[in-house]
Amino acid sequence: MSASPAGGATAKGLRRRAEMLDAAERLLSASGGAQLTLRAVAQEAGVRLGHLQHYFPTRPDLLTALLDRVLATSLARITDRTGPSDEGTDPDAVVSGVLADHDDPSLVRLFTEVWALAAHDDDAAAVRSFYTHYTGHVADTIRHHVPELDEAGARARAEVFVMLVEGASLFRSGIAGNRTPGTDAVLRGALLGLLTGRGAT
Amino acid sequence: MSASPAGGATAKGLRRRAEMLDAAERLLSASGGAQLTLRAVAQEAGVRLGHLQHYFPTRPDLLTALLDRVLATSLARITDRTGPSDEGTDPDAVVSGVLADHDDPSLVRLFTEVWALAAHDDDAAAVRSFYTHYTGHVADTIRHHVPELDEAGARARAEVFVMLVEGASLFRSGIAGNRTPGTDAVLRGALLGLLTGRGAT
DNA sequence: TGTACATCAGTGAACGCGCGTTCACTGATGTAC
DNA sequence: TGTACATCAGTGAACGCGCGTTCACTGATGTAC
Repeated sequence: MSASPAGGATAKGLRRRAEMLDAAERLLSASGGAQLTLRAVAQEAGVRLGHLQHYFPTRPDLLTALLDRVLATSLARITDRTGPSDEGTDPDAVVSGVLADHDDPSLVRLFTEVWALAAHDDDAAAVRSFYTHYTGHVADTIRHHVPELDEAGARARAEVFVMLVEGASLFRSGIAGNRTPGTDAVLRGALLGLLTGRGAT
Repeated sequence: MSASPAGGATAKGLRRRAEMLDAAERLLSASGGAQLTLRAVAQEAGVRLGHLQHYFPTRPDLLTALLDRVLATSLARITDRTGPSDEGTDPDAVVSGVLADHDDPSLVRLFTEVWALAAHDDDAAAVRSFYTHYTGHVADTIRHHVPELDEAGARARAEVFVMLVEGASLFRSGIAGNRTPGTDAVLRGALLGLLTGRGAT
């Protein structure tokens, strides 16, 4: 899609590019989008401003590249978890794996920024595409465990599954209120129910 | 809490103050926090920059006041829906009412900004307090319909209820992927189940 | 009722600063012959 | 193997602009006597 607007033609260049995105990602999750200035990213990456701009000429270039990488990484992790296509995966393992991501607060903070970006910016399509693929993988897992469900039914359950996972991240990361001890059990039960069959429709 | 740092001593002043917060709220949900400059708010409200600063001397003053008002308004709506304390409320009506909020995309966009703020800013405590009260009201409703549940159990279910509602808002507002026709039925079923009793503890 | 004064609403201009962006430049690395 | 040249990595300084903030000010409104 992106025709590599500038930089990253050499092996060294690709490494530098990745380092700069690493720095931007650290700053975004630590301080939010408002603090993500080109100068701050350059300093965090240990390079000069002009050097950063050699790879990302404008701020939107940097933001789009960062968003693409964050979404691609997350989607790869999800694909891993739900197993290769429709091979069998333990539902408990899927639930545990998905919830384990919330133990990294910086990742959750990253996603609150992604949501805010998607609500206003031009990169909204990339975020929607990410969630379409996300729910698609979950729907595959559901169909494997509940074969009698049709595709639309599995997809509907998958969407509710993802809704609950994303909502849970707000609480588990401490952004929303404090969690009650029994919450995790109810949450896991609800997620497992959506994956393996119990419930309406 | 806030000892009214400046402005709003007269009836006219209180009205002006509210108008300025209205303008700020419109801009925040329309364009995001980065575009929320004092000059833009003043223009949107139809007043001069200095006039705005007579009521909100600094940008943090404006942001804190706006956040407090948004959370207070939302909490009042929730309190209305869950009924006066523990008087009976139709579970279907509670679910429908809560989901109806998602039909206002600007409100959902407002909350993605609130989450991003809470993840980084100093106003995180206000957001956590909001969700604590939110889940408290839902827990009261649950206990009314499932009297045999103890307080911790009701609270755990209430938290999962709110997780699902907040996650659903991302999809229903169009920030996350497109929704499948059957999703709403599954979502309502899951929310009703959490309110009225089915499912694990 | 009239006057004096304090308080509040609202104006206007200026400040220093950090921002994204532009641009001309130098040094390193790879490639063609 | 050596040389010439193109391409890429990285430097450095400057620009115009919008930002939050400060401050001295004027007009309106309420209050005390």
